Parts: sequence; structure tokens; C-alpha cells
Amino acid sequence: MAVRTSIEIGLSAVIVAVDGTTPKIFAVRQPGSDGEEVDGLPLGPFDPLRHRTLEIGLRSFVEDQTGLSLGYVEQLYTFGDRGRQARRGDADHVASVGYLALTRIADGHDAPEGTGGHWRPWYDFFPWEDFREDRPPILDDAILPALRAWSTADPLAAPPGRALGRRERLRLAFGTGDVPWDEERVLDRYELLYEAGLVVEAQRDGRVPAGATLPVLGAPMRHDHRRILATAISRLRSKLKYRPVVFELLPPEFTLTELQQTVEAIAGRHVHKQNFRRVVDAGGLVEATGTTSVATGGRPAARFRFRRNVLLERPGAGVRLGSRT
Amino acid sequence: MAVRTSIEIGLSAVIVAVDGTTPKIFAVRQPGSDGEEVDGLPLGPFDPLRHRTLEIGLRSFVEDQTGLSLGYVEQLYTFGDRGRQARRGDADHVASVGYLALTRIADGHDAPEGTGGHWRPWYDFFPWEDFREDRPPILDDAILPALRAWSTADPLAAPPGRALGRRERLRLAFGTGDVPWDEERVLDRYELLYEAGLVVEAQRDGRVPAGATLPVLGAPMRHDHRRILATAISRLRSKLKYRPVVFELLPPEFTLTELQQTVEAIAGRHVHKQNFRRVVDAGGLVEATGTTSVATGGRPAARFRFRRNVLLERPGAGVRLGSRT
DNA sequence: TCAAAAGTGTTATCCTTACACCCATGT
DNA sequence: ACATGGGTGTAAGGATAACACTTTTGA
Repeated sequence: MAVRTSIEIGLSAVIVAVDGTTPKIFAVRQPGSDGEEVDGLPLGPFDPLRHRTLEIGLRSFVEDQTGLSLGYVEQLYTFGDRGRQARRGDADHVASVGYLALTRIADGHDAPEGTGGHWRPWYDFFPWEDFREDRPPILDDAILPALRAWSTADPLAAPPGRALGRRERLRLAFGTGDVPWDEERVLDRYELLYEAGLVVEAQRDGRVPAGATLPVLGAPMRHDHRRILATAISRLRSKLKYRPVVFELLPPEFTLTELQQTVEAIAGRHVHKQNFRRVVDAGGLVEATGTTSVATGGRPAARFRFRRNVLLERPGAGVRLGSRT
Repeated sequence: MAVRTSIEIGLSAVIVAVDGTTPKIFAVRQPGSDGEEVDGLPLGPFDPLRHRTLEIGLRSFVEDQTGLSLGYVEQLYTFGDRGRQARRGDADHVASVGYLALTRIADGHDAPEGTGGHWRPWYDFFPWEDFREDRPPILDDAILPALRAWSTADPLAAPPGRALGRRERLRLAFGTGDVPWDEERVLDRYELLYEAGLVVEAQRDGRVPAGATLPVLGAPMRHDHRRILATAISRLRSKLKYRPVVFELLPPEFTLTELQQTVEAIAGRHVHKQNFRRVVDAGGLVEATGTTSVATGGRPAARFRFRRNVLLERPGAGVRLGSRT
């Protein structure tokens, strides 16, 4: 029999809420290894003696730690990566199970005193992912030049297990050449930046000579949390389209514009208004409440609520986005 | 600080290959808790001291244990479920990370001596999932009557965390009434059967009075392995449609009929031949080799190979199935 | 010459996309 | 009256589904 290795299982939660047009995550600020304050995800141990399943354990520690009650919860991925988690010589090795959780933001109620918990816009960590105003300037100013240099230095290099070389991965992930931008490839993009040594985390993990000058590409996070966040955003952007999860982020009643803005906040791009509205009610996703909202500078909007029955009628219902604009 | 709990992380692998028109998994036969021989998935511990990542650990133990070299590997889900894994009083608690792996079946080469390893058709475990010949009789003969009884006994009952009641879950999972059968809902169907106490595993876990007479609904597996297998089949059936993974299961050269049969083996249903062929080459998934295969009772078929370039050209390429027949 | 399987062509239908226009309210 | 956002109609293009038919081999 093999010797049993003692492993602690950590749970990490990407807790998402949308505040107006800003998607936010619940972040915890703590001193990093170098003394600086860095944000991280809420983290808790899994104790199988107290909790029957991982998800129950997650809900419990999140409630204790943040005071939030979670709605939709979904497992993302399990990392056993010692290389990124801990430095050589650490006593115990952590496997961490990442979760995505959706909530409604409670006004005022921010930090549950003491803990550095706060809501932070997720585009702080991924400024290149928000195409709502314009194509983010950071892409052409900093990211693409640096990635192109990295790619042309060795266009065909591929780490073990990867089918494609640097040049092709760059093309697909960042939509250069004839390839269109795909908002779901958040993780691919982050991984490329990490491998190219362009994010602070790569430097911290010793993949880039310390002290090398880096452009500032988004706020860093502790450990591999930014990677987990990228996974969460990818998953949410994709799930949006085939399951009615947006409604977990909205109040019980909302206008179609609020619904659209929430979708756009997550997707990081605008969608075509008229078609969006048609798809939403052709899909039977919402029903009018009969009331109208106070006008916010124009004609008052009808209020809607989520039609729970779609879950029964059209099993694969979601907000298909259609093309850009 | 919380007391550290000692947890062993287990890795389990659903290794899939297609043998002609039969999808098979690599199963390990071992004595179960009741003395009977039961099949289980290949299982290994994760030792972070030896392997940097979970996936590396998985590949390594599978190679040692089965002699197989894996191609495509994908993480499925992590279970921390003590309730199903171990009985109360066990010394250590296992979290298991499930993986899906695809291989080509090596002729002859079956069991790597000694270990009870063998290739077994996956429909042995899920006879109700194969719609290729006809609608499986077991559905109308045994499953649906039993589920309908369970459902009508308490139509609206829903376990915690579930939005829908028994009646609606039955409708969606098994396609009764106007809902069509959805071949991807393999896990939903298995979970329903488990909750209704209709599979042996439910009895074994004490969810049904021992000794209750059950219809025989597929071969059982150890622990929660059949659940993991259901997850794997669901994932593979869905992935098939948007990523070119079938080719991992085929030899380097194949005829379009072989390709179609492999797809059908996994999807558990037939697809429309002419449209399938059109979609496959309109999608640029394959290219002719120029050679033809020895006729197997008719006109010789042209041989094709996978066009690796689709990976570059059309990032979201897969074998869309279209509707039935 | 017939069975069996390979392979081609064509049409109807639906969904997506794009564009143009009208409506109700506050200032 | 006009700016602002809410709301509707309709036509073009592309993908899917369904059908019928021809070709090439072995027995």
C-alpha cells in the first residue's frame, strides 16, 4: 500500500453579483507574501466530518465568512497544482476546488466588519475583457505588442499537452487576423498572458526574472485566484447562453433594459437591442408584471419577472446573444 | 485556526474507446463489500510529492495500472460525498476527482495480466441509453412504470437545492409527454433512478430497505462509479457537438461510415446519413486520403483523415448531430 | 442481375441578422 | 418641441431537415 499523503482540501468561491452595469466579485484583501496588500477569493477548508458534500461545505463557510446567502452554485474546477499553490518545502499540499456562486448585491451591506471583504469590479482584474465602450486600449497598447513579441520569438513552441503553438494560440485567444474576438475565451487569454510572463503572478511564481519590468495588466490576486476567476467568467459567459442564470443576478422584477444591461455586463459586449427583446420574449423567459418602472429619463419601461415555467417548457433556455452590436 | 483534517484525494478515470460500433470503458473487477464481484473504475491516489498536477498524476497511474497511453483527458467533477463513498466510522474520507479519457482500443491487448482489467460495453451499465436499434424496451417495461409510481406518490417533492419536483424532473429527463428524449441527460436520468431507489447502488447505500425487489436496471458499479460514468457519458455526448473529439477514438484513417458509426455509438442514436456527410465535409473536418477501404459488402469507401487545421480555422468545430434518424 | 453500401443533388423551413420606424414620457 | 429611452415590423441570408436519386462494388 502506498503511504497516505496528508492533503488539505480548500474551497474557493467566486461570488458574483452585478451592481448596475458593473459585475463584481466578493474579494478579500490580505497581506501577500511580499507585504503588499492583495485581493484574494474567499477561501475555506473542507471538513468532511461537518459537511456531507463539498457544496454544503462551501455554502456554510461562505455564509460564516461573508454573511451572504448564495443562490446558484456550480463547481468549476479542481486544482492540485502544487507549483502554483505553495513553494517548495511547505508542509502540506493543497488541492483547491473552485466554485462559482451567484448572488444579488445587497445595498450598503459591504464588508462584514474586520475581514477585508469587499465587492470589487471584476474588470479591475481583466481590463482587456470589457468591450462595452470600445475595444479596450490596453489590448493594442500593451498586450498585443508584448504577446506578438513572445509569439514570434518561437512561433511553434507548445508546452506539453498543447496541440497548438504560440502563434496559433494567440490568434484564437485574442482574435487577431481573421479570427473574431470570442468573449468566452477568458481563461485562454489569461493563460497565454501567464505563460508569456506578462502578469505579476507569473513573476511571483518565478517564471520571469524578478524585477523585470512589466506593463500593468490588471490587478493581481493571491495564489492562482485570478486563474480561477478567469475560469468563472468563462463559464458564466458561456452558461448565460443556454441556461437562464442571469435572473439569479437580478431582483425579482426588472425592466428589459436592466436585463439586457446585466447580460452585457457579464458578456463584456453590447447586444442588439431589438433582437435581444424579441429573443427574450419569444423564448418565453419573462412575463410582464403589468407595472411600469419610474422613468429614468425617457418613456417608463414595463416591468417583468422571470417565468419559472421555462424550466419546464424549454429545458435549454438561455439568453442567446447573437452577434455583436 | 481550524484543525486540519486528513483527506486522501482519489483519482478515478473513465477511459473510453469505441470497438466497432460498441463504446467501451476500461473496468476493473474486484470483490465488493458483499462478496460479489463488481466492476469499478480504475482508481489511484494523488500524490502531490510525485506529480505536479492532478492530470499528470492521473496519466501516470493509469499507465502503470492498465498499460494504456491516454490521448485526450478532461476533468469531470470532484466529489467529496462521504455519504456515498464510505460508511460512517471509516478512518479517512476520500474526495475523488473524476476524469474522462479517450483512447483507441488496441486489438487483443485486453487485461494487463492479474488485475481484473477489461473492456466492457458502457451500455451494459446503461441499457436504457442506447436508441440505435429501437427505443430500449426496458424503458417502457420497467423504468417508466416504476418512475411514474414514484413520481405520482409525491409529484411535487424536491430534494433540497432542486428547483423542480419529481413529476417535472421525470418529464424532462426521460422525455415523457411532449418533451423529446435528450441523449445528453444521462446523469439526470441516473440520478432520478438513484433517488427513486431503483438501482442497486441506492439499496447498497441504504436508501431503500435491503431485500426490496428491484428490476435489474443495468450492471451496478462500486461506490459511486456509475454516477461518474454517467457524468462522463453526458459530457462526451455534449462535447462531441462542438469540439472534434471523435477523432481521438478513431484510427488515423477511416471511412465516413466508420466516423458516423463512432458518433452514433457515443450519442446512442442514429443520425441522418446524407446530412451527416455534408456537415462533416462542409465543416472541413476531414480530408480524403485518396485511398479506398476494402469493401465490406458493397461499394468501396473512400478513406479520410482528420484535418488538424480545423483547430485553427474554426475554433468551435464539432460534429453537430442534427435531429433524429 | 441483384443486394449492399457509397455518394450527390434539390427543396422547404426555420432561425438569425440587420435595418427602419413608431410610441410615451420628462424637461 | 425635443431629447431620451421604450417598443414593433419586416425583409434578406444562412443553416438545418427531409426527400429522391445515381454509382460502384461483390456474390
